Amino acid sequence: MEHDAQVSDTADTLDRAFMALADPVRRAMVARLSRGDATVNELAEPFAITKQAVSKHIQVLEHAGLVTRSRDAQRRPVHLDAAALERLTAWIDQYRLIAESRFRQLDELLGARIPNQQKENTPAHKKEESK
Amino acid sequence: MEHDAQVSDTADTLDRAFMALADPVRRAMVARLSRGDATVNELAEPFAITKQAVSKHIQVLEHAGLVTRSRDAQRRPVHLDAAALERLTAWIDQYRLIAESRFRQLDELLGARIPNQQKENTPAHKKEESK
DNA sequence: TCATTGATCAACTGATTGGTTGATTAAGAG
DNA sequence: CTCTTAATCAACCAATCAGTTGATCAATGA
Repeated sequence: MEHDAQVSDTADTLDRAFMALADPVRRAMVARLSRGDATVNELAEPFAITKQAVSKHIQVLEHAGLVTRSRDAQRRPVHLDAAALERLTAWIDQYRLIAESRFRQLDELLGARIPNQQKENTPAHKKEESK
Repeated sequence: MEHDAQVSDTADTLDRAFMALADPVRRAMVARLSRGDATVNELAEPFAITKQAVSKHIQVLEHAGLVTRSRDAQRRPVHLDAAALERLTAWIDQYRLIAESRFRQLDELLGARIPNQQKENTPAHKKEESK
């Protein structure tokens, strides 16, 4: 009876993807998978956790759309989806570039002088006191 | 008495940053902050949650190094740190490019022919059967 | 068929998180 | 000093998550 779904429709995808990368074990798996497909057991080796836990981590990555899986006899090789990673960087860069361009504008406005400004109280940003 | 810290030293930073972006509310805040600094109250407006919850979200972003805060009378404007965002894309791109280059190599190896390969059992990746 | 290997399912526990309400600090304005 | 505004602190609750153990499924080989 809480949290109405007004945030977005595609939010879930980003949610799961960023959440998946928020774990050092899963990031290490991504790093390893970037070098080539691997099985659950291969991915489990570097860690001191059970195979079940590794399987769960991989499921998280899979549910986030970051990896896919195929079948090779008993093995289920995990494959990294580079396109999914690109979607993440695209989201981040979108806002990073906006922020940087704003900073650049401010820079020009100050005449390319950058003193030791530590306490900028919204210099190039008109502050509205609506209330 | 669990999980030895063998994962990495800078893991914490990435942990917190990705975790911070794994929440739609915090992502919306990042999007808003890319347009300019804002206060807690301004950031709280679009959401149906209390100011305290918003304050916590901002603390998460701050602890992740994604935003900084200054002081302007009673207000504490939040400022987006574009460099922190860039560090995230740098991490992702690092492994994305490795995976893509691997895929490109495989592509050339197949003579630019891409049939309906669905079950690639590690084609350009020597698989060791140790046991 | 039976044993083995790779991987998952199910149930449980401990820790963490997202959210709330209520009280409190900090800075001005009267 | 008192009041208002901005924001945080503290305690608490419900839900989720990371990890475990134990049992089970699926594919292969004897």
